[in-house]
Amino acid sequence: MLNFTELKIVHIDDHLLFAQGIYSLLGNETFIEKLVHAENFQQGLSISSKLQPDLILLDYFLPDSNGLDSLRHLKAVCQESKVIILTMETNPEVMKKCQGAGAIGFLPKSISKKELLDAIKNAMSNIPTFYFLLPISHSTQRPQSRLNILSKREKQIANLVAEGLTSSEIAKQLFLSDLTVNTHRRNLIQKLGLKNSAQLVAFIQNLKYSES
Amino acid sequence: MLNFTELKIVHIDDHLLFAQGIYSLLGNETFIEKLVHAENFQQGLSISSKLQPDLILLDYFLPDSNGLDSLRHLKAVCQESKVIILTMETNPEVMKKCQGAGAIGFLPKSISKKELLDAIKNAMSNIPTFYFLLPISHSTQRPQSRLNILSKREKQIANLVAEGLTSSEIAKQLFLSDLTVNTHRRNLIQKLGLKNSAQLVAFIQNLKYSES
DNA sequence: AAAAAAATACCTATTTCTTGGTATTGAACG
DNA sequence: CGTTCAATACCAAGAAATAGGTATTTTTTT
Repeated sequence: MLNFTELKIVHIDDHLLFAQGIYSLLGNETFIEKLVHAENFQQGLSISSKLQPDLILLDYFLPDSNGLDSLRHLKAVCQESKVIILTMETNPEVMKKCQGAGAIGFLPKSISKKELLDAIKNAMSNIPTFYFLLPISHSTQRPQSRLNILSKREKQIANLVAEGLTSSEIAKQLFLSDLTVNTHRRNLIQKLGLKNSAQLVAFIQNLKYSES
Repeated sequence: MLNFTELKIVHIDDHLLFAQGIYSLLGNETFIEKLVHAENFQQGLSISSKLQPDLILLDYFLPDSNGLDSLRHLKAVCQESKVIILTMETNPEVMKKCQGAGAIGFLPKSISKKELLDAIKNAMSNIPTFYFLLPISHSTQRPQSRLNILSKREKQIANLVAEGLTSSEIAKQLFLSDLTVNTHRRNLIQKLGLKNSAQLVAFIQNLKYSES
């Protein structure tokens, strides 16, 4: 009922070296049934439409199509497939547009294996994973760990939300106003690119396992 | 931040054989720092008050105290400790009283290792685990697996709730009335002994990992 | 065929969450 | 010594969830 089924994944990317990396990263994960690579959009589209994969990893910059169009075409042809965007350089605007166009994840190519696996697991539970990077001008910094965008207080509150406490219970426990807790909740959902508290709970619970 | 820390556990039970079983079951779990056994309530109380364990596994029938009083005394002395009740025979009334008195779990001694570990993990996330058994008169049946008390529809809806869909989104997706979905949600929370949807989400997410 | 369980749907009232804002304070950084 | 960020707190409106019911129709089980 609740297990990850064996996944069919299509990876569309013209960077063959990167594709090689993905393959060696994911190649011997047992939960993956099939991992197919396409080196341009046309090929990726036709493979995807035949295979109807569970997941598509899509490079945002392809020689024969731009990222947003690729995404829209793929979503049109494979409505059931989750799409995670991989990209070299990011800007928040592009990310938002991808979110709007139906991507369930948006990751820089500099992520670690664990981060990629997390994003895939999340995607399979319909939980979005959007990495919020610093604007390009500041991007000499290392890519931020997903949680470092959260402040201490926010982490604390996220955990209590994930235990099923209501805002006012959290407020009492931390000696805060309800309104403050509400603000933190709102910021949490917004920062993590989630939809509501239920997704926040799912996200936090997933983390518990992936971090250990 | 989010990992299971190394747990200190006290197990209070006069059945030495069962205690032995618990010990061999949990003894080499890496997330357990200390596992202490007490063979009566007095001993258990004094050990617990010194050790302030993360978790207390409490046999409901002890020679020197009744279950509910034991529970209350322990909660008074170790406010931070989670208490899971273990018992041979169960009735729903007793279970409810234990819930009211602050237990975070209530399990028959016939559970499997996996079920016990699940309950412990849940407890550490403040998620209750109450096994609803058939009334004693019917109890020749095997103890129900935790999920078998849920119908197909309920499982289906539980999964969608855990993905962060709202009731009306679920209704649309399954071609049901909102009201029906509401009823299922209510029954889910009630059947599983949970508090609200957030705990339902946490519970379902936890299951995903424990079942694989 | 009768009984039990599951799935469906409705009503009402209250609480909680969400979303749209704004604003003040103190700490940290350059 | 400003500027930015975190943390705090407030207002208001609307959506969603919760809790208390009841009730009808299928499906499953005995």
